[in-house]
Amino acid sequence: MVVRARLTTAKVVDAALELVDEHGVEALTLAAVAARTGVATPSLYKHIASLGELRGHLGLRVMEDMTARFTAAVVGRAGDDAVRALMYAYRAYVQEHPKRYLAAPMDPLHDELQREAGQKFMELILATLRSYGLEGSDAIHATRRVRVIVHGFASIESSGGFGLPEGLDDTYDQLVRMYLDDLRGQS
Amino acid sequence: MVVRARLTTAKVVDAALELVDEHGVEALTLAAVAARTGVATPSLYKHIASLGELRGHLGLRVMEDMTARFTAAVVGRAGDDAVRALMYAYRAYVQEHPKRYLAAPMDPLHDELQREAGQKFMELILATLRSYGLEGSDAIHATRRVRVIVHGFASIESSGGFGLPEGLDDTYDQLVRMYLDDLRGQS
DNA sequence: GTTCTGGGCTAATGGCGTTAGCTTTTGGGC
DNA sequence: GCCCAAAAGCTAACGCCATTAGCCCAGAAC
Repeated sequence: MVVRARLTTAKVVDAALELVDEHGVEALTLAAVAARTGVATPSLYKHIASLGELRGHLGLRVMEDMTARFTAAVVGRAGDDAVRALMYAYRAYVQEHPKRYLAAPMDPLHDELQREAGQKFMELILATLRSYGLEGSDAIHATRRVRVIVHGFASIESSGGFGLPEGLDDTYDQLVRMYLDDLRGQS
Repeated sequence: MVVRARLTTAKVVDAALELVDEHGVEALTLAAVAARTGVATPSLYKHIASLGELRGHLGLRVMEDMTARFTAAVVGRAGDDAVRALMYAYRAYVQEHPKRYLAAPMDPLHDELQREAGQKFMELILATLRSYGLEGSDAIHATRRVRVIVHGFASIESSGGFGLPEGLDDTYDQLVRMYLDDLRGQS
Protein backbone atom coordinates (compact mmCIF):
# COMPACT_ATOMS: atom_id res chain seq x y z
CA MET A 1 0.00 0.00 0.00
CA VAL A 2 1.32 3.36 -1.03
CA VAL A 3 1.96 5.61 1.90
CA ARG A 4 0.23 8.91 1.39
CA ALA A 5 2.99 11.34 0.48
CA ARG A 6 3.22 13.49 3.56
CA LEU A 7 4.08 17.14 3.41
CA THR A 8 7.42 18.43 4.60
CA THR A 9 8.87 21.90 4.97
CA ALA A 10 10.96 21.28 1.86
CA LYS A 11 7.90 20.44 -0.21
CA VAL A 12 6.15 23.56 1.01
CA VAL A 13 9.15 25.62 -0.09
CA ASP A 14 9.12 23.78 -3.44
CA ALA A 15 5.54 24.84 -4.00
CA ALA A 16 6.31 28.41 -2.93
CA LEU A 17 9.20 28.55 -5.38
CA GLU A 18 7.04 27.30 -8.25
CA LEU A 19 4.39 29.83 -7.39
CA VAL A 20 6.87 32.71 -7.33
CA ASP A 21 8.51 31.60 -10.58
CA GLU A 22 5.14 31.50 -12.29
CA HIS A 23 3.30 34.46 -10.86
CA GLY A 24 5.77 36.64 -8.98
CA VAL A 25 6.51 37.29 -5.31
CA GLU A 26 3.27 39.13 -4.72
CA ALA A 27 1.41 35.90 -5.56
CA LEU A 28 3.10 34.03 -2.71
CA THR A 29 0.15 33.47 -0.44
CA LEU A 30 -0.48 30.68 2.02
CA ALA A 31 -3.79 29.95 0.36
CA ALA A 32 -2.05 29.44 -2.99
CA VAL A 33 0.67 27.26 -1.47
CA ALA A 34 -1.97 25.18 0.28
CA ALA A 35 -3.92 24.71 -2.94
CA ARG A 36 -0.79 23.65 -4.77
CA THR A 37 0.22 21.16 -2.09
CA GLY A 38 -3.31 19.78 -1.82
CA VAL A 39 -3.84 20.73 1.79
CA ALA A 40 -5.99 23.14 3.80
CA THR A 41 -4.34 26.47 4.55
CA PRO A 42 -3.96 26.05 8.32
CA SER A 43 -2.25 22.68 7.80
CA LEU A 44 0.78 24.51 6.47
CA TYR A 45 1.46 25.74 10.00
CA LYS A 46 2.58 22.22 10.89
CA HIS A 47 5.58 22.81 8.65
CA ILE A 48 6.23 26.54 8.75
CA ALA A 49 5.77 29.07 11.51
CA SER A 50 4.33 31.87 9.41
CA LEU A 51 4.29 33.40 5.95
CA GLY A 52 7.32 35.45 6.92
CA GLU A 53 9.26 32.35 7.85
CA LEU A 54 8.26 30.72 4.56
CA ARG A 55 9.67 33.75 2.78
CA GLY A 56 12.86 33.25 4.75
CA HIS A 57 13.10 29.61 3.73
CA LEU A 58 12.40 30.56 0.14
CA GLY A 59 15.12 33.20 0.17
CA LEU A 60 17.53 30.68 1.61
CA ARG A 61 16.67 28.19 -1.09
CA VAL A 62 17.25 30.73 -3.84
CA MET A 63 20.53 31.85 -2.35
CA GLU A 64 21.78 28.27 -2.03
CA ASP A 65 20.70 27.53 -5.57
CA MET A 66 22.54 30.56 -6.90
CA THR A 67 25.69 29.72 -4.96
CA ALA A 68 25.65 26.18 -6.31
CA ARG A 69 25.27 27.36 -9.89
CA PHE A 70 27.95 29.99 -9.59
CA THR A 71 30.34 27.60 -7.92
CA ALA A 72 29.95 25.20 -10.82
CA ALA A 73 30.58 28.03 -13.25
CA VAL A 74 33.72 29.28 -11.52
CA VAL A 75 35.41 26.06 -10.48
CA GLY A 76 38.58 25.30 -12.40
CA ARG A 77 39.04 28.88 -13.52
CA ALA A 78 41.17 31.74 -12.24
CA GLY A 79 41.76 35.45 -12.81
CA ASP A 80 39.70 37.32 -15.36
CA ASP A 81 38.36 34.02 -16.64
CA ALA A 82 36.86 33.20 -13.25
CA VAL A 83 35.43 36.66 -12.72
CA ARG A 84 33.84 36.60 -16.14
CA ALA A 85 32.36 33.17 -15.47
CA LEU A 86 30.88 34.38 -12.20
CA MET A 87 29.38 37.54 -13.63
CA TYR A 88 27.89 35.86 -16.68
CA ALA A 89 26.53 33.00 -14.58
CA TYR A 90 24.87 35.54 -12.31
CA ARG A 91 23.09 37.23 -15.15
CA ALA A 92 22.14 33.93 -16.75
CA TYR A 93 20.54 32.77 -13.52
CA VAL A 94 18.47 35.89 -13.19
CA GLN A 95 17.43 35.72 -16.82
CA GLU A 96 16.26 32.16 -16.31
CA HIS A 97 14.35 32.99 -13.12
CA PRO A 98 13.53 36.70 -13.21
CA LYS A 99 10.64 36.59 -10.78
CA ARG A 100 12.46 34.39 -8.34
CA TYR A 101 15.28 36.91 -8.05
CA LEU A 102 13.02 39.33 -6.20
CA ALA A 103 12.54 36.67 -3.53
CA ALA A 104 16.28 36.50 -2.85
CA PRO A 105 17.25 38.25 0.38
CA MET A 106 19.43 41.31 0.00
CA ASP A 107 20.69 41.13 3.57
CA PRO A 108 21.16 37.42 4.29
CA LEU A 109 23.73 38.18 6.97
CA HIS A 110 21.08 39.79 9.15
CA ASP A 111 18.86 36.72 9.15
CA GLU A 112 19.70 33.85 11.46
CA LEU A 113 18.33 31.32 8.99
CA GLN A 114 20.16 32.72 5.98
CA ARG A 115 23.43 33.86 7.51
CA GLU A 116 25.39 30.73 6.70
CA ALA A 117 24.26 30.70 3.07
CA GLY A 118 25.06 34.39 2.80
CA GLN A 119 28.57 33.80 4.09
CA LYS A 120 29.08 30.92 1.66
CA PHE A 121 28.06 33.22 -1.16
CA MET A 122 30.48 35.91 -0.07
CA GLU A 123 33.26 33.38 0.29
CA LEU A 124 32.63 32.23 -3.26
CA ILE A 125 33.16 35.76 -4.52
CA LEU A 126 36.26 36.15 -2.42
CA ALA A 127 37.61 32.84 -3.72
CA THR A 128 36.90 33.91 -7.27
CA LEU A 129 39.07 36.96 -6.71
CA ARG A 130 41.79 34.95 -4.97
CA SER A 131 44.32 35.01 -7.80
CA TYR A 132 44.40 38.80 -7.76
CA GLY A 133 46.16 38.66 -4.40
CA LEU A 134 43.99 41.30 -2.76
CA GLU A 135 44.53 41.73 0.97
CA GLY A 136 42.23 42.82 3.78
CA SER A 137 39.92 45.68 2.93
CA ASP A 138 41.00 45.67 -0.72
CA ALA A 139 39.41 42.27 -1.06
CA ILE A 140 36.27 43.47 0.69
CA HIS A 141 35.95 46.52 -1.55
CA ALA A 142 36.50 44.44 -4.65
CA THR A 143 33.83 41.99 -3.49
CA ARG A 144 31.38 44.82 -2.89
CA ARG A 145 32.05 46.33 -6.29
CA VAL A 146 31.21 43.15 -8.20
CA ARG A 147 28.16 42.67 -6.10
CA VAL A 148 26.98 46.19 -6.86
CA ILE A 149 27.41 45.59 -10.57
CA VAL A 150 25.83 42.17 -10.85
CA HIS A 151 22.99 42.94 -8.49
CA GLY A 152 22.37 46.38 -9.94
CA PHE A 153 22.13 45.03 -13.46
CA ALA A 154 20.13 41.97 -12.46
CA SER A 155 17.60 43.86 -10.41
CA ILE A 156 16.99 46.43 -13.12
CA GLU A 157 16.83 43.86 -15.90
CA SER A 158 14.59 41.44 -14.02
CA SER A 159 12.03 44.13 -13.38
CA GLY A 160 12.09 45.42 -16.93
CA GLY A 161 13.83 48.62 -15.87
CA PHE A 162 15.88 49.05 -19.03
CA GLY A 163 13.42 50.65 -21.44
CA LEU A 164 14.15 48.61 -24.55
CA PRO A 165 16.13 45.38 -24.10
CA GLU A 166 18.15 46.26 -27.16
CA GLY A 167 21.89 45.96 -26.74
CA LEU A 168 21.67 44.75 -23.16
CA ASP A 169 24.26 42.07 -23.84
CA ASP A 170 26.66 44.79 -24.91
CA THR A 171 25.93 46.84 -21.82
CA TYR A 172 26.70 43.85 -19.64
CA ASP A 173 29.90 43.09 -21.55
CA GLN A 174 30.99 46.66 -20.92
CA LEU A 175 30.26 46.36 -17.22
CA VAL A 176 32.27 43.16 -16.96
CA ARG A 177 35.16 44.74 -18.84
CA MET A 178 34.95 47.86 -16.69
CA TYR A 179 35.21 45.79 -13.55
CA LEU A 180 38.10 43.74 -14.85
CA ASP A 181 40.01 46.82 -15.98
CA ASP A 182 39.46 48.30 -12.56
CA LEU A 183 40.65 45.14 -10.81
CA ARG A 184 43.76 45.00 -12.92
CA GLY A 185 44.46 48.68 -12.35
CA GLN A 186 44.61 48.42 -8.61
CA SER A 187 46.00 44.91 -8.14
CA MET B 1 -13.79 80.37 11.05
CA VAL B 2 -11.11 78.06 9.82
CA VAL B 3 -12.13 76.20 6.73
CA ARG B 4 -11.78 72.52 7.30
CA ALA B 5 -8.78 71.50 5.26
CA ARG B 6 -10.18 69.26 2.58
CA LEU B 7 -8.29 66.27 1.38
CA THR B 8 -6.66 66.17 -2.03
CA THR B 9 -4.76 63.51 -3.91
CA ALA B 10 -1.55 65.36 -3.14
CA LYS B 11 -2.23 65.29 0.59
CA VAL B 12 -2.98 61.60 0.45
CA VAL B 13 0.36 61.04 -1.26
CA ASP B 14 2.04 63.23 1.37
CA ALA B 15 0.67 61.01 4.10
CA ALA B 16 1.71 57.88 2.22
CA LEU B 17 5.23 59.23 1.84
CA GLU B 18 5.51 60.03 5.56
CA LEU B 19 4.25 56.58 6.40
CA VAL B 20 6.77 54.89 4.13
CA ASP B 21 9.63 57.05 5.40
CA GLU B 22 8.78 56.16 8.98
CA HIS B 23 7.78 52.53 8.80
CA GLY B 24 8.75 51.16 5.39
CA VAL B 25 6.87 50.26 2.24
CA GLU B 26 5.17 47.26 3.80
CA ALA B 27 3.44 49.64 6.23
CA LEU B 28 1.75 51.49 3.39
CA THR B 29 -1.85 50.53 3.99
CA LEU B 30 -5.02 52.43 3.21
CA ALA B 31 -6.10 52.13 6.83
CA ALA B 32 -2.88 53.80 8.00
CA VAL B 33 -3.14 56.57 5.40
CA ALA B 34 -6.75 57.17 6.41
CA ALA B 35 -5.82 57.39 10.08
CA ARG B 36 -3.03 59.85 9.31
CA THR B 37 -5.24 62.05 7.17
CA GLY B 38 -8.09 61.94 9.71
CA VAL B 39 -10.58 60.28 7.43
CA ALA B 40 -12.38 56.94 7.17
CA THR B 41 -10.70 54.40 4.92
CA PRO B 42 -13.29 54.33 2.11
CA SER B 43 -13.15 58.12 1.86
CA LEU B 44 -9.72 57.82 0.33
CA TYR B 45 -11.36 56.43 -2.80
CA LYS B 46 -12.61 59.92 -3.57
CA HIS B 47 -8.99 60.87 -4.26
CA ILE B 48 -7.30 57.68 -5.42
CA ALA B 49 -8.59 54.75 -7.45
CA SER B 50 -6.92 51.99 -5.46
CA LEU B 51 -3.94 51.13 -3.33
CA GLY B 52 -2.04 50.24 -6.46
CA GLU B 53 -2.67 53.65 -7.95
CA LEU B 54 -1.55 55.29 -4.72
CA ARG B 55 1.68 53.33 -4.99
CA GLY B 56 2.02 54.66 -8.50
CA HIS B 57 1.54 58.25 -7.36
CA LEU B 58 4.01 57.69 -4.56
CA GLY B 59 6.61 56.30 -6.93
CA LEU B 60 6.09 59.27 -9.22
CA ARG B 61 6.55 61.67 -6.34
CA VAL B 62 9.80 60.01 -5.28
CA MET B 63 11.13 59.97 -8.81
CA GLU B 64 10.34 63.67 -9.31
CA ASP B 65 11.91 64.53 -5.98
CA MET B 66 15.07 62.67 -6.88
CA THR B 67 15.28 64.27 -10.31
CA ALA B 68 14.90 67.72 -8.77
CA ARG B 69 17.63 67.08 -6.22
CA PHE B 70 20.01 65.63 -8.77
CA THR B 71 19.39 68.43 -11.21
CA ALA B 72 20.30 70.95 -8.54
CA ALA B 73 23.44 68.99 -7.78
CA VAL B 74 24.59 68.73 -11.39
CA VAL B 75 23.66 72.13 -12.76
CA GLY B 76 26.66 74.32 -13.57
CA ARG B 77 29.05 71.41 -13.71
CA ALA B 78 30.50 69.37 -16.56
CA GLY B 79 32.62 66.31 -17.22
CA ASP B 80 33.90 64.26 -14.31
CA ASP B 81 32.77 66.98 -11.94
CA ALA B 82 29.16 66.61 -13.07
CA VAL B 83 29.21 62.83 -12.99
CA ARG B 84 30.67 62.84 -9.51
CA ALA B 85 28.02 65.32 -8.34
CA LEU B 86 25.27 63.13 -9.75
CA MET B 87 26.56 59.93 -8.23
CA TYR B 88 27.18 61.41 -4.80
CA ALA B 89 23.82 63.16 -4.81
CA TYR B 90 22.17 59.87 -5.63
CA ARG B 91 23.74 58.11 -2.70
CA ALA B 92 23.05 61.05 -0.38
CA TYR B 93 19.37 60.98 -1.28
CA VAL B 94 19.05 57.29 -0.56
CA GLN B 95 20.94 57.66 2.70
CA GLU B 96 18.54 60.40 3.78
CA HIS B 97 15.46 58.39 2.79
CA PRO B 98 16.42 54.73 2.83
CA LYS B 99 12.93 53.34 3.20
CA ARG B 100 11.47 55.63 0.59
CA TYR B 101 13.90 54.32 -2.01
CA LEU B 102 12.14 50.97 -2.09
CA ALA B 103 8.97 52.78 -3.14
CA ALA B 104 10.67 54.24 -6.22
CA PRO B 105 9.64 52.46 -9.42
CA MET B 106 12.34 50.55 -11.20
CA ASP B 107 10.50 50.58 -14.53
CA PRO B 108 8.91 54.04 -14.74
CA LEU B 109 8.84 53.86 -18.53
CA HIS B 110 6.30 51.05 -18.41
CA ASP B 111 3.83 53.03 -16.34
CA GLU B 112 1.62 55.57 -18.05
CA LEU B 113 1.60 57.78 -14.97
CA GLN B 114 5.36 57.69 -14.43
CA ARG B 115 6.66 57.61 -17.97
CA GLU B 116 7.25 61.32 -18.29
CA ALA B 117 9.12 61.53 -14.98
CA GLY B 118 11.16 58.50 -15.97
CA GLN B 119 12.15 60.14 -19.25
CA LYS B 120 13.09 63.35 -17.46
CA PHE B 121 15.34 61.35 -15.19
CA MET B 122 17.01 59.60 -18.08
CA GLU B 123 17.48 62.88 -19.88
CA LEU B 124 19.18 64.27 -16.79
CA ILE B 125 21.72 61.47 -16.88
CA LEU B 126 22.25 61.92 -20.60
CA ALA B 127 22.75 65.64 -20.11
CA THR B 128 25.22 64.98 -17.33
CA LEU B 129 27.26 62.90 -19.76
CA ARG B 130 26.92 65.47 -22.55
CA SER B 131 30.45 66.83 -22.39
CA TYR B 132 31.90 63.39 -23.11
CA GLY B 133 30.51 63.64 -26.62
CA LEU B 134 29.03 60.15 -26.66
CA GLU B 135 26.87 59.36 -29.67
CA GLY B 136 23.93 57.03 -30.17
CA SER B 137 24.21 53.69 -28.44
CA ASP B 138 27.44 54.70 -26.69
CA ALA B 139 25.44 57.25 -24.74
CA ILE B 140 22.77 54.71 -23.93
CA HIS B 141 25.30 52.18 -22.69
CA ALA B 142 27.05 54.80 -20.57
CA THR B 143 23.71 55.84 -19.09
CA ARG B 144 22.87 52.26 -18.25
CA ARG B 145 26.24 51.69 -16.63
CA VAL B 146 25.90 54.59 -14.18
CA ARG B 147 22.41 53.56 -13.40
CA VAL B 148 23.53 50.02 -12.64
CA ILE B 149 26.20 51.33 -10.29
CA VAL B 150 24.19 53.92 -8.39
CA HIS B 151 21.08 51.77 -8.15
CA GLY B 152 23.02 48.64 -7.28
CA PHE B 153 24.87 50.35 -4.47
CA ALA B 154 21.82 52.24 -3.24
CA SER B 155 19.54 49.24 -3.17
CA ILE B 156 22.06 47.11 -1.30
CA GLU B 157 22.97 49.86 1.15
CA SER B 158 19.40 50.93 1.84
CA SER B 159 18.41 47.41 2.77
CA GLY B 160 21.45 46.84 4.95
CA GLY B 161 22.91 44.38 2.49
CA PHE B 162 26.54 45.27 3.12
CA GLY B 163 27.37 43.31 6.27
CA LEU B 164 29.25 45.94 8.21
CA PRO B 165 28.91 49.55 7.05
CA GLU B 166 32.63 50.02 7.56
CA GLY B 167 34.45 51.61 4.69
CA LEU B 168 31.35 52.04 2.57
CA ASP B 169 32.39 55.56 1.64
CA ASP B 170 35.61 54.13 0.24
CA THR B 171 33.74 51.49 -1.70
CA TYR B 172 31.55 54.15 -3.26
CA ASP B 173 34.54 56.35 -4.07
CA GLN B 174 36.07 53.39 -5.87
CA LEU B 175 32.90 52.77 -7.85
CA VAL B 176 32.76 56.41 -8.92
CA ARG B 177 36.39 56.34 -9.94
CA MET B 178 35.92 53.06 -11.76
CA TYR B 179 33.07 54.53 -13.78
CA LEU B 180 34.97 57.70 -14.60
CA ASP B 181 38.07 55.77 -15.68
CA ASP B 182 35.88 53.66 -17.88
CA LEU B 183 34.18 56.70 -19.40
CA ARG B 184 37.49 58.31 -20.12
CA GLY B 185 38.89 55.13 -21.57
CA GLN B 186 36.23 54.81 -24.23
CA SER B 187 35.44 58.42 -24.95
C1' DG C 1 -3.79 -3.77 21.89
C1' DT C 2 -3.33 0.50 23.84
C1' DT C 3 -1.26 4.90 23.83
C1' DC C 4 0.87 8.86 22.24
C1' DT C 5 2.20 11.94 18.78
C1' DG C 6 2.32 14.17 14.47
C1' DG C 7 -0.14 15.94 10.74
C1' DG C 8 -4.26 16.70 8.89
C1' DC C 9 -9.08 19.00 9.41
C1' DT C 10 -13.03 22.74 10.42
C1' DA C 11 -14.44 26.89 12.61
C1' DA C 12 -13.59 31.36 13.98
C1' DT C 13 -11.17 35.98 14.41
C1' DG C 14 -9.39 40.26 12.93
C1' DG C 15 -7.23 43.12 9.41
C1' DC C 16 -7.18 44.38 4.88
C1' DG C 17 -8.95 46.44 0.15
C1' DT C 18 -12.94 47.46 -2.08
C1' DT C 19 -17.97 48.50 -3.30
C1' DA C 20 -22.58 50.27 -2.49
C1' DG C 21 -25.39 53.51 -1.01
C1' DC C 22 -26.43 57.07 2.11
C1' DT C 23 -25.71 62.02 4.11
C1' DT C 24 -23.48 66.29 4.34
C1' DT C 25 -21.03 70.06 2.84
C1' DT C 26 -19.90 73.42 -0.43
C1' DG C 27 -19.57 76.47 -4.10
C1' DG C 28 -21.62 78.44 -8.35
C1' DG C 29 -25.94 80.22 -10.86
C1' DC C 30 -29.82 82.77 -10.46
C1' DG D 1 -29.19 85.43 -0.43
C1' DC D 2 -31.12 81.18 -1.78
C1' DC D 3 -31.06 76.62 -4.23
C1' DC D 4 -29.30 72.70 -5.92
C1' DA D 5 -26.08 69.74 -7.99
C1' DA D 6 -21.79 67.75 -7.35
C1' DA D 7 -18.06 66.76 -4.43
C1' DA D 8 -16.56 64.57 -0.34
C1' DG D 9 -17.47 62.54 3.60
C1' DC D 10 -19.74 58.51 6.24
C1' DT D 11 -21.43 53.45 7.67
C1' DA D 12 -22.31 48.78 6.38
C1' DA D 13 -21.01 44.89 4.10
C1' DC D 14 -18.20 41.50 1.25
C1' DG D 15 -14.45 38.55 0.26
C1' DC D 16 -9.72 37.40 0.80
C1' DC D 17 -5.96 36.78 3.71
C1' DA D 18 -3.01 35.19 7.89
C1' DT D 19 -3.40 33.22 12.05
C1' DT D 20 -5.24 30.59 16.23
C1' DA D 21 -7.90 27.10 18.69
C1' DG D 22 -9.47 22.85 19.11
C1' DC D 23 -10.70 18.42 17.19
C1' DC D 24 -9.68 13.82 14.83
C1' DC D 25 -7.37 10.17 12.93
C1' DA D 26 -3.47 7.29 11.43
C1' DG D 27 0.33 4.96 12.53
C1' DA D 28 4.49 4.12 15.27
C1' DA D 29 6.07 2.63 19.96
C1' DC D 30 5.73 -0.19 23.48
